[in-house]
Amino acid sequence: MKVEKISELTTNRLSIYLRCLNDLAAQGAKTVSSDGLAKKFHLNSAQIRKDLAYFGEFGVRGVGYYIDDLRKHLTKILGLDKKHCVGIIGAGRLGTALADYYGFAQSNFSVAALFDADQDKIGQKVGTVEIFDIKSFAETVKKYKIDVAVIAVPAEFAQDVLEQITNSGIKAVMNFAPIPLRAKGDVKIKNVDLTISLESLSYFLAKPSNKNGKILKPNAAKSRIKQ
Amino acid sequence: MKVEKISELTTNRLSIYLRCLNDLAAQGAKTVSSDGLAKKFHLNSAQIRKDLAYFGEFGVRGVGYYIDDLRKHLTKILGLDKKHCVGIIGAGRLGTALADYYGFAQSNFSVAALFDADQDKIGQKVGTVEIFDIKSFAETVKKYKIDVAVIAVPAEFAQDVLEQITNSGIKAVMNFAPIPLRAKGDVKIKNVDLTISLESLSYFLAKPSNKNGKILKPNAAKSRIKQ
DNA sequence: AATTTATGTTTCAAGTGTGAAACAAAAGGA
DNA sequence: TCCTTTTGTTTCACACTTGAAACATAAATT
Repeated sequence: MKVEKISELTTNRLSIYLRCLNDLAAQGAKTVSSDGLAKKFHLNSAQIRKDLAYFGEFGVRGVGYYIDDLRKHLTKILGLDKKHCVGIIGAGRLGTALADYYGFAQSNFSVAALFDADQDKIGQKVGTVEIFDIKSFAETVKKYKIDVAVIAVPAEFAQDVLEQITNSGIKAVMNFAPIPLRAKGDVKIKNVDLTISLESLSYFLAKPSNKNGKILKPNAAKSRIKQ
Repeated sequence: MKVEKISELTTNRLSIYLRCLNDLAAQGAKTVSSDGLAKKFHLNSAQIRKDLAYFGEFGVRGVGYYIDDLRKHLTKILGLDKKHCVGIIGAGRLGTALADYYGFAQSNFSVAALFDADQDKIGQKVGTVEIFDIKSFAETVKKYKIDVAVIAVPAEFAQDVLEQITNSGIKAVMNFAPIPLRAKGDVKIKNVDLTISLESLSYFLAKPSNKNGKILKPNAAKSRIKQ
């Protein structure tokens, strides 16, 4: 078992392994080998063993892994056995959609509050979640023991909002604003930039090497200036 | 100007550059140097120049970049000057939320149709977008000239849905199902796995090295089995 | 007891992305 | 005309991730 610092790519794969195991468990399987797992879900068996080895020895030589056992370990490693309270800043379309996004509940997160600056929205409810004045952010965070913040405001406000979040002592932030925010100190920020993803698809559809689509225009690559 | 294949990380940065330029343009700036851009938005000037150089010579030595000019070039490179039609498969919470997500409209995408298998939902409308029977997928795609698909169904159906999508000739797919789908042939898939992002935050909050939080339990790392 | 199976672990090569450094070339200003 | 600025371009070193290979070790089976 190693003690080096663990890459985020590794923990991301742990999430995937856990889902695969849930799948197998639902099908009634009791054990699985790294090879079996790899073949079934298009993974790499050596990598599975390596990833798991960062955290302990969970397998049994000659047998493989006891699925229920490994699920419990991964659940604990990923912290999915502990509840967290989420505050969503920005009660616009995205924010309100996220407020009753079932993915939060599926994981160990529950949405405790929405925040907005718009006086018309404050006091209203989205599902069971109340919209609070952003001015009362720090108090409300304390009151509801919010430890995860979701940024769902326009890009121009994101940096300010992040500052408020970090000032309130929250250490985990998910940012949906289309601007990459950098973590300061021991705060973890996950940027989920849908705009970049969309524009990445747009680029793919438009790029000259995309011969099969009818989108291709000759000389689209020659965007060179001659002045 | 190079002709090598271009990394997705590069085009992702182009998206970011474009937003920064839009920012500057809104502030009335006319030109900007790679250094100025880098300092203002915490980027790397050498990388900016390198990224842009893949696509042409857009700058003016001794001056920098003419902002409007570069915006036009980036818009064209990213294909943001061409409209695309989006079909969303899965009219659940996420699917319907995405149906009127303003981010689509902000980019060059417009949502043309939702699809679902639930007979109760078919025929209803979400905003201006109608929900169609998934059985009529191929026809509807043709009818509305849909060229981008969004998968917003539970994980267990995602692979089947992807097959239908590729069979219909669509080349660009955004997958929100919590299972990484692999692209076949010349189909581009962007996986947006919110579950992984959430569990990544969960891991961060739970991990033993996170000394400041009160979540820490001694020996949490020693999940080693002795049997 | 011997064999088989599959983990745990190390090592290595290959590929990729990043960022610094250096420099020629072009444009504008003094 | 000379100098300054800044791009365009190459080169290099560094870091990181992946995936293959090899092998000792442990458990189960025959």
